[in-house]
Amino acid sequence: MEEYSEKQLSILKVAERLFADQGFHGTSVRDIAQEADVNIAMISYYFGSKDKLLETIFKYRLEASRKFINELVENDSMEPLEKINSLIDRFVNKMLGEQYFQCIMSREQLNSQQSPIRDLIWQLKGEMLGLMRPIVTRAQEAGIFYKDVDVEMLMTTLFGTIHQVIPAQHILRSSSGVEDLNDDEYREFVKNRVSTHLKKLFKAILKHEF
Amino acid sequence: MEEYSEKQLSILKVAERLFADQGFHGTSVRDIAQEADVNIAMISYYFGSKDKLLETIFKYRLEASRKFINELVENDSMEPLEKINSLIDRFVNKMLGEQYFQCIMSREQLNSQQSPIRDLIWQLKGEMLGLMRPIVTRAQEAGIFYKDVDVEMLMTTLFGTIHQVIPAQHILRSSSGVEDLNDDEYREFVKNRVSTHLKKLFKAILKHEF
DNA sequence: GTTTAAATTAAACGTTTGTTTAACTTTGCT
DNA sequence: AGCAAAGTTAAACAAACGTTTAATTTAAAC
Repeated sequence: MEEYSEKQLSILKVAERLFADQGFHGTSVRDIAQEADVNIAMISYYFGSKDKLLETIFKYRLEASRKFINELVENDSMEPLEKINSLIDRFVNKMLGEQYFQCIMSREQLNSQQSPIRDLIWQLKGEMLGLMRPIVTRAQEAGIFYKDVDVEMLMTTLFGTIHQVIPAQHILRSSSGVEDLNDDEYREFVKNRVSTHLKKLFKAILKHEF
Repeated sequence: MEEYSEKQLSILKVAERLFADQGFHGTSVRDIAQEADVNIAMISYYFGSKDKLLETIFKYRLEASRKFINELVENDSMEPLEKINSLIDRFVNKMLGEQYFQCIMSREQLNSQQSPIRDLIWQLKGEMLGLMRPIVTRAQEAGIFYKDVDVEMLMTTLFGTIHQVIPAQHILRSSSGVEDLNDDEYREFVKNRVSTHLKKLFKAILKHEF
């Protein structure tokens, strides 16, 4: 909620990129300071410590994610499948739009020892599940969706697929005949590809008659 | 291909667990030496360096994975969907049976700078794709599978879902009404749940008429 | 039993780590 | 102008890092 100066934002941005690319422990505060073009001491001065810096990044991003969730107002005139499609579109756009942070999340959620950050991650995932579950459940009760579907697993597939696509992009690029796109164009291409795939997947599993 | 002594295997096992739980840079050689109950110098003595130790783990595991792949002989009497189901079963079993290593893979594949390890990972994924693609393609040509399916993305979903399940297990456990299972039983439960989910998903997308 | 190589150890090596200090500069306010 | 707070800096800090050394023990071969 607090506001950050340009210098602080520069540190946060650089730190996010480096943490994503090299991991938290693989990145030194000197690396961050150098790339952000600030004195090393400024990091402790502004954020307290390296750990607190990571925490700040998380609070910053997760607050935005939570706001993003609450904006997903249910439009009751929509068909259940339209709602799901809209949800997928928004998730894909959001997550592929903050790939550095999603990399950090991928890493942090693997840590075995519990930490405030780990708790925040799973709390958010729980909230996102709480967003999708009622849509599915109600459509199931109305006989619109197939009943025998594991919604938790479906959510796991949603997150897992997107998280898997992020590191796979560089590889997929050379094997898709799209080398001539620039970076932004390619990002849009990937977003669309993932989104299309997931929508087909969800439609198939939710409406398929076994 | 080489054989390792008991002591070496103990180091490898401990290192794999710690790298998975805390990350490569988050684990010190002293941590490893202490938990494996060996002198610190033995790690350099046996493996050369900490980096080489990780490389050894990767070569060890990836060799096994490659052997695993080659054992997936195609039984031509099987229906395409049976083949896919068998593939899913084996992937899930394999990957959830070496969760520590899969955690390390999840982490390492995020590293931006290319390394021999990163290359090995994507090479293996390519081989696994090469395993599934012909099955799908041939079934599509025979009119058995739905044509408009992105096989690369389907593979991404397979890996992504499993990789996402691994860190989610501890959370899922408390919210599934299965707290009374012991660790081994719960692992089997998870394997079955993921496997069932993925098989339904693949069947739906491959056989669904849009 | 002697010799040679492998295994094992505690200690030390030089870096790099995250953080703090103390001096200095800038800024904003009266 | 003068003062206090905030911003900024280079230098220093102790701790932890991965690795190596040199000495010692164990094992194997003859």
